Amino acid sequence: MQEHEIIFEAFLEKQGLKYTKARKLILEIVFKLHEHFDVEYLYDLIHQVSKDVSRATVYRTIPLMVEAGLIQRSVRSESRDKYEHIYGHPRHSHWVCKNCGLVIETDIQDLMKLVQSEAKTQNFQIDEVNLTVRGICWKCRNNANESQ
Amino acid sequence: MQEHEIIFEAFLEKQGLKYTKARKLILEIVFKLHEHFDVEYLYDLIHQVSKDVSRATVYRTIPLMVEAGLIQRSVRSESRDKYEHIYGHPRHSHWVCKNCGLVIETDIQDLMKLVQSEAKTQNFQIDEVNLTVRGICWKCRNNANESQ
DNA sequence: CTCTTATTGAGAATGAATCTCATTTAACAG
DNA sequence: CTGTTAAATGAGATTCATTCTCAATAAGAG
Repeated sequence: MQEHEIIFEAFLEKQGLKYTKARKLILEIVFKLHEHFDVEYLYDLIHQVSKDVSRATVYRTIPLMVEAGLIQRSVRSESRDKYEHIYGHPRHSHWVCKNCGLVIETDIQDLMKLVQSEAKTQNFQIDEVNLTVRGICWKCRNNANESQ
Repeated sequence: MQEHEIIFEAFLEKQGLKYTKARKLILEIVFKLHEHFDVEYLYDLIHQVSKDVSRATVYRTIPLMVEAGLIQRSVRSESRDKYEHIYGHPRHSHWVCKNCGLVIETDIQDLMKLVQSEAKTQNFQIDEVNLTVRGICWKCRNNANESQ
């Protein structure tokens, strides 16, 4: 059994909840993904494998995975919430292009030092750090220049 | 005329748009606020002053103020988008306590240096920077300890 | 004033996310 | 294996922030 499964099952047990077939399948598909995903995209993938999992169950399972520390709500693109793995993934920033929707990720080791020192001053217990920069990516900037 | 008005009017003119009564009032109320606000809250305030501005116009004016560099979309609380001034306000981070909902803001001059250098490397044009840290504030940590 | 174009209010439409409820399933004791 | 209890589920209704439509109005140029 993979590590994320162990964590999820332990989490569910602790909450008096059950590790059902639907939850198992959702978790599995989520951890096969390596990009950010929204619920609709996830639901489509799940549906390709099994018609027996409803959209409602997918929506219901996501907050459980969040609470278990496996994924987090990430950038919000268009109008949909997006999610991403946090278990086993180093913290990173998101650079979102307003024009083409591209999301670039970069390491935030340096930033984390600043944040941790501030947290110490404030006596704040950090659970999540989210750095998002919005703007225009180099591709779209080039295209804009060319078309002038 | 206040500086934010000059900026907004210039922005509108440049776009071939008009600085109407409704837009003037919305801008005025927004710049009287010193907290984060969502559209519903803003609309309520505006409605107290004038019944002649519709919700639709408030929704339509917000992206204009964002484009003009006057406000930005900030943290998202519950299901609503929140906004905050950026013109005349130094960039800052948000420290959100998951327990009591407290939002602390801190300066991010040091962070901005990192972000700007990364942007240069990437040739990315920055429009918005948002650093949000979620966790437990010192007060709630103390309370938790006491009650054990 | 006249013309053109942007703006507006009201309410309909959209669409992501949540909720309801009747049915099914898991877990476990006997 | 059987019965019991509580959790889980699917389908579709509902909610609610946001966007859109469209007919009426207002701004601004000439």
